[in-house]
Amino acid sequence: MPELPEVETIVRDLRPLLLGRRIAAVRRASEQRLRRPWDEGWAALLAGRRIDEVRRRGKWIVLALDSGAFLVVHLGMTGQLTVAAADDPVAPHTHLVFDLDEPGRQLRFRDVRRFGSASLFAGAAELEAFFAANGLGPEPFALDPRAWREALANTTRPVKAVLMDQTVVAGVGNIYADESLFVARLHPARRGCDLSRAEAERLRKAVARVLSRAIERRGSTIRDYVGGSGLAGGYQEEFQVYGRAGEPCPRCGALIASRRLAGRASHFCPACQPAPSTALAAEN
DNA sequence: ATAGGCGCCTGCTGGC
DNA sequence: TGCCAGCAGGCGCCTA
Repeated sequence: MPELPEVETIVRDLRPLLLGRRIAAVRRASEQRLRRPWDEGWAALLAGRRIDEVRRRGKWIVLALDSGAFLVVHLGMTGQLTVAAADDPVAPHTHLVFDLDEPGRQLRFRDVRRFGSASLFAGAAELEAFFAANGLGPEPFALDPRAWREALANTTRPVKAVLMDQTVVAGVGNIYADESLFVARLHPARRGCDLSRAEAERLRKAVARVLSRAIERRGSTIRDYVGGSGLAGGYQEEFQVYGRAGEPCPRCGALIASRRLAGRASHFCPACQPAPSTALAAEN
């Protein structure tokens, strides 16, 4: 579900609620398997530990503990990580409950579809090794223009697939890929290697702009996304193409199209974002 | 080696 | 009204 702006919002919401707090106890609230299995031994390693840092890397949420270990959460499609009052009813599909030392407060991990995970890493080296093994790429705001251009130049994949490839740039998913391609006026099916230098740069800037604005609006709430304190996002009100098939393009009035590409629905303006063959003609 | 497709899950929507 | 296919903010594994 959540992409970078949603994860960033959750981290910003959770930070003041969790920093300096201790985890009193951890318990599983379901026996169901997550994408990465929860190790029963981790509860003992977490009990009594203080949360010293709450941060994000790509779509991963990282809690640094005073033991030097890291609790790392991925929300998959439907994950939620929220602080709640202990007497709030525990919603169905809640998998982990972390009691905080602040009386009556809990951190809860809920995930309907269970594509998400929560894992403990013993130290910084283990955490970095895990990210490296996943090939986690640079943050979009720190994306080197030349590295980005080369990543595109070296592949025949559709530019949309490159944008969503977490090893090239971390944090972009389906919504923000579509919105960024619209801002950059690039058709999602354009081959990476067919993009000009100017187009690659336009896209790099568009991604940063779209993500920044989405963070300002606390991300996008389509279905079940909520921030760390349960508040919804507002960027869905600013979608230009995502989920707007058949509606007029906000730039030129042509009807927004929707097509399956690299296994995902892609939304774009057929006029502002010329298809690969016509894009070639337009370049000449 | 690369790129596309499928499976993992549950729940909701829209069309019949 | 009811049912069922299709689809959903992600990602890892398999195969061609």
